[in-house]
Amino acid sequence: MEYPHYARAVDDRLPAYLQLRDRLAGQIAAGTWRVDEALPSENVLAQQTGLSVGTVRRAMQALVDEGLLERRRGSGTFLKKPAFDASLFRFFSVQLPDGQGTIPSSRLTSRQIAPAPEPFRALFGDVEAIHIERLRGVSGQVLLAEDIWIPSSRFAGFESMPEAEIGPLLYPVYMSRFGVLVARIVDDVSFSTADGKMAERLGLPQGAPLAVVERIAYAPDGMPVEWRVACGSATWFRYRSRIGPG
Amino acid sequence: MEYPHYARAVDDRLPAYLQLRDRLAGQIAAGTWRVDEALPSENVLAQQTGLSVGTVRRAMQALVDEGLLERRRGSGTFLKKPAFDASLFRFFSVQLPDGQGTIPSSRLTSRQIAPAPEPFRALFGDVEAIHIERLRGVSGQVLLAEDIWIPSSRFAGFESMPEAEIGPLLYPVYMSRFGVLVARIVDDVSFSTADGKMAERLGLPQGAPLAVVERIAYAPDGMPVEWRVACGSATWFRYRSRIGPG
DNA sequence: CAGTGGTCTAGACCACGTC
DNA sequence: ACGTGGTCTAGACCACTGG
Repeated sequence: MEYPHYARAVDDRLPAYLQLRDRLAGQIAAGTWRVDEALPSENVLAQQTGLSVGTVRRAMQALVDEGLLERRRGSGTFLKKPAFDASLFRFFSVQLPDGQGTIPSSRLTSRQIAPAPEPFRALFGDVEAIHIERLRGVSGQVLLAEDIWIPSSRFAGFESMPEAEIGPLLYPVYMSRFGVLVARIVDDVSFSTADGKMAERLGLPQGAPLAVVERIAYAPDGMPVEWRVACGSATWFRYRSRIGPG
Repeated sequence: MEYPHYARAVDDRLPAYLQLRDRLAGQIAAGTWRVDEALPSENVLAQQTGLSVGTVRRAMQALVDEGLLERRRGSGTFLKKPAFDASLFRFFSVQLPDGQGTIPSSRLTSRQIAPAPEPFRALFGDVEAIHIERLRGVSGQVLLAEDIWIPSSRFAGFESMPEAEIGPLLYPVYMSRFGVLVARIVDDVSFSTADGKMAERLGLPQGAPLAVVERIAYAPDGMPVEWRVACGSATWFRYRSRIGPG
């Protein structure tokens, strides 16, 4: 098995603050700190690494910007709960007749090595891919059907992981099990109608209006790590996008 | 007439780098530098302001993050073309049968002081509002119908500006004419169907599937400055959202 | 070659939380 | 009182751009 991404030696051509950022991300992925536990202070890290406090600050700030850490003045720098996927996967957030915003439940209906469609190959090259089919919903009602492709080189063994070890959110699993941090996302939202197979997966009539979200996820180094397509009934659909700081 | 936002005295309780950021943003709004013109270098600004170079860097970096400036190593820091609106208003980017991505043309069909709908009042309070109706399209074909509400306190006189002074993009006008910088956006994408009036505005059959984008725009100080709803045929619709750095 | 931004240092003082 | 992060300074060296 290949080493997880962040366990690999960091690229020593990078500036020191990025090397430290990657080392810390690796330790976070390895579970060095529990959620809401304080990391070593800036001064301690500076002493340990031989870097100046300012450089350490910059490395930690980068992880704050990526949503992994939280700084509390007078108190310390803490590992954030990986609400990561929930904050990114924020469509279907959920506009049910009654409901408030809850994280949809998740069921993996298929995982296997399979030939990947063209958009995946355009991104990743001609590599082996794992295809994941997932249904998400709330209280029994299926709302979203997802097709997810990941390269088997980075995610070796994902297709045979016990389902119990995979929660409702995938990105925390990517990080804790494979050391892969998703830092950046590009989503494309469009509109379509349900073909026979999709209508069946979603429990909709054939030809029903469909919202489609195509997503590419990238690691901090800019390499793509996942391609997914999510479909749901256009009727309930709601996609929220924040642009700019905050 | 009220002073434009950035012409007001900067809040001197803020840290020095934020005060400088706001002062520079004010000068940009006032047209001190042309597009692609270099701002004073870090050293010069540091000397002029009496601040250290590091603090000046931080102020400039904040404006780079907001998309106003661009830094070129070895060369200088330059005012970016306000592709601002184009980069934010990136749906309908445009997926026409033939076309490539172009900035849609724009026609203001109505501007008047008018009672604002509830979502606006929830954001802005019970203030007077200017209602702008706009049609956007490419080569004669209408693609998008927008309803835009802005508070008349910040945008006094907008409803009677000569249309010739308003280009295809509104945010540059907000900045250059009213000193209002849009720093942050929240978009909500959903799907609906066209009622009679909307069908007519867009030249679609009644009941046609509709993509709806509701947008709230915020100034750097966190105050809302605009609320808009944009509708277009779901068929051509494509909304791209980038999450995370880059 | 002179000037620019990019990185990095080794300090300083302050505001804030915790004990 | 002490340690934390937030701000700020006054330098340093480097990589790069431009004339």
